[in-house]
Amino acid sequence: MSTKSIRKVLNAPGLRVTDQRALILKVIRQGQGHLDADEIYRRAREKKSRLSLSTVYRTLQTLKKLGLIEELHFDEGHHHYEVKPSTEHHHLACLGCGKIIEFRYPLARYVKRNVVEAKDFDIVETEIHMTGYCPNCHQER
Amino acid sequence: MSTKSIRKVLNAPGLRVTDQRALILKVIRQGQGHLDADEIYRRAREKKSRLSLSTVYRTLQTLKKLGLIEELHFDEGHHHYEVKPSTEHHHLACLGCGKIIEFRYPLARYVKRNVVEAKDFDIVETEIHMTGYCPNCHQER
DNA sequence: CTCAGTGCAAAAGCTTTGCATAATA
DNA sequence: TATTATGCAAAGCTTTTGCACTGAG
Repeated sequence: MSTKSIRKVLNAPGLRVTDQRALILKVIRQGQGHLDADEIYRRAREKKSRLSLSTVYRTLQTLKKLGLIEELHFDEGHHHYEVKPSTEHHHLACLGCGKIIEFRYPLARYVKRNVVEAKDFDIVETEIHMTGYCPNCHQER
Repeated sequence: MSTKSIRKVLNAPGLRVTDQRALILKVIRQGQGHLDADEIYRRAREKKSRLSLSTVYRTLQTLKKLGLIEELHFDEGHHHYEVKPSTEHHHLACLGCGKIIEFRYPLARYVKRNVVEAKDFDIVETEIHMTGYCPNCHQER
């Protein structure tokens, strides 16, 4: 992502483009999804020494709300962040009326992290099929 | 789970069956997976007023290690717990050698929690198919 | 010039740990 | 009786917040 497009993306109404935000987003992007807030803070500070950890946290919240990054929850007391991949969306189908709900879920990241044998797996495709009954059809049964 | 079987399960080598542990496990079991540590603590204290929060935390660690409960990580600053469901296991297949890795992942719980439209869905089945290349086959390509 | 964003420090959650006491096997 | 588990209080981490100052638009 070029600086220009970072500026574009951050330039939402009421938002301001600051060095800190552009830098933090760049660090996350280069971090391949393996970074927690503190690591992002440390890496960003190598470029800009007068940066505070609270700015990192506030920026993470902002980027998350903008839908630019994804917050991952592992078995730890803190969170990890990655830029949102564009693919990997799945669906949930109603066995009653056929309605299909599409949803995103970064499953591959979790499986690589949580399944020991999958750690070094090069995952090509992920398909999730869930079925069940939507609230309407559930009532009618 | 009867008190008897709780005793049996907790009766691993080096472990002792205490009122606290049996009570905490019972509370989790009745909680349908919606409980965090603090809620478990509050409910358990209704039965046994002299119970400490640290005992709850230590017991959760113990039960987790024993494989009796599952720790769920939502988009929050704390964890939730549920008794481990026996089903819902999935697989990851290597496109190179056909090796299949089975794994467990409580996806349904996460989807119900994270996908707004799925909140009131009665999920019947969850199938995950992942494909990719295992470390060996990945090298050979 | 105005108001969103920042740095700093302090506070707030959640979870873990040290230690003396209590309870299990 | 020998350890393991508990309660209490204190400490540890991660994350959030208040406030005065800075800087983008």
